[in-house]
Amino acid sequence: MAPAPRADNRLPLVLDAAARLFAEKGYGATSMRDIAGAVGMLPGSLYYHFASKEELLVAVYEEGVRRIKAALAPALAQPGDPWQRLENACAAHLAGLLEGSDYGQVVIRVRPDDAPDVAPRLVALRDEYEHAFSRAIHDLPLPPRTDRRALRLMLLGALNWSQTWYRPGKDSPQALARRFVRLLRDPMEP
Amino acid sequence: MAPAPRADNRLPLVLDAAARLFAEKGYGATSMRDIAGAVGMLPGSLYYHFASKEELLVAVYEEGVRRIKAALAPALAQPGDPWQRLENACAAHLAGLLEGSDYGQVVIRVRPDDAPDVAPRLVALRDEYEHAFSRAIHDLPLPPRTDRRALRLMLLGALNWSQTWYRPGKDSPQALARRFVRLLRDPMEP
DNA sequence: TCCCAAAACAAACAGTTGTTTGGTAGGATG
DNA sequence: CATCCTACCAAACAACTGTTTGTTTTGGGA
Repeated sequence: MAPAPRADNRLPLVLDAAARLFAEKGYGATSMRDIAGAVGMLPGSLYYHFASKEELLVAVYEEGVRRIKAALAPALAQPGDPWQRLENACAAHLAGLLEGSDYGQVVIRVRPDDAPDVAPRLVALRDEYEHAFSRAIHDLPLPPRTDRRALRLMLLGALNWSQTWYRPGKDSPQALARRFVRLLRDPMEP
Repeated sequence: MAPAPRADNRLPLVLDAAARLFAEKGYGATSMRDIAGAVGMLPGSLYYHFASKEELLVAVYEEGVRRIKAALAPALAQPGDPWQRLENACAAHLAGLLEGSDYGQVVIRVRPDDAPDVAPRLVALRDEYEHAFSRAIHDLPLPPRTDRRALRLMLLGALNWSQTWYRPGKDSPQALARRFVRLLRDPMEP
């Protein structure tokens, strides 16, 4: 049977702090002392909860994927216009990526090979998430022989890269998603 | 007058090694000892050429931007169909980003805030480069009120993010550029 | 050939890194 | 109330980091 956790368990706080710091400064620039200090613990104490820094990253990654998928689910479930569904999915993705919880930002910001020992698991988590997007694109009414894979890679790349240039307050994720999907959908000939 | 450099100057070798390592492992994961070792020098000797690790990164960045711009120039200069010109520009960008010299990869891979003291200069170098792309997009014959800024951000994001998933041999930069531009240009209604 | 500056060596510095080890306070459980 | 194991503390470890300092080698112009 599973061992009962105690009420004063600060593990969630540790995860939150790690997510915040990883999202802000990146994986490499964040030390175990930074994380421990942020929750008032000593560095060594973290190793009661996680076997290594890389395992801690995996835990944050897992929670991150879980949250983005949860934020995406309602958008993907709604019936009606497939283009509208895609736009909402993009908006949800952007929201979690740009202004949402730190967990989501970590999944996009931190490269799997920053933690070589666990890189395959991180890649798998990313893929698991991107797969959800595939469905939204599969449902689009498109001309025959349209390269749906390229479409997914292009759209997802554009969304993810927005973390580089996005500044809060100037654009909302909603408006951004709208603009991007429009550029794809509307005919470009004048 | 400028002091004459000597023939046995290994500075270019240092830059090449730094570019290679930064592109492969990232800035943070590459130590000065790694770079020095790659050219058979001692760590301290690097400080004859560069005041700091961050300044070394700036030098690589500068060379990277110089090369990408050079690769882009012929594509932008050629007359004829603006869409074709854009496609060629994308192909040139992708080539330098995915299979070209390590310098170009560094510009995309290494985040400016990895080196806080010189971050503004790195951002300026990036902007300087992206500006070249703006012209190619400005020349496109588009419907009125098309959001050209969003188009640039979307396309450039899609291209840059390709560094994440691209595997040599499966797609060529040329083919990729063609596919991306087509997705934008061709009407999506079936 | 002489000489100087360019270019690199040799060795250390102080600080930080992830991690380990042994001990211990205190909620939960009987 | 006695016990047990969770959850942490305290302190250190060895390795590695970017950087500095003083010294030596070496190529090229006079």
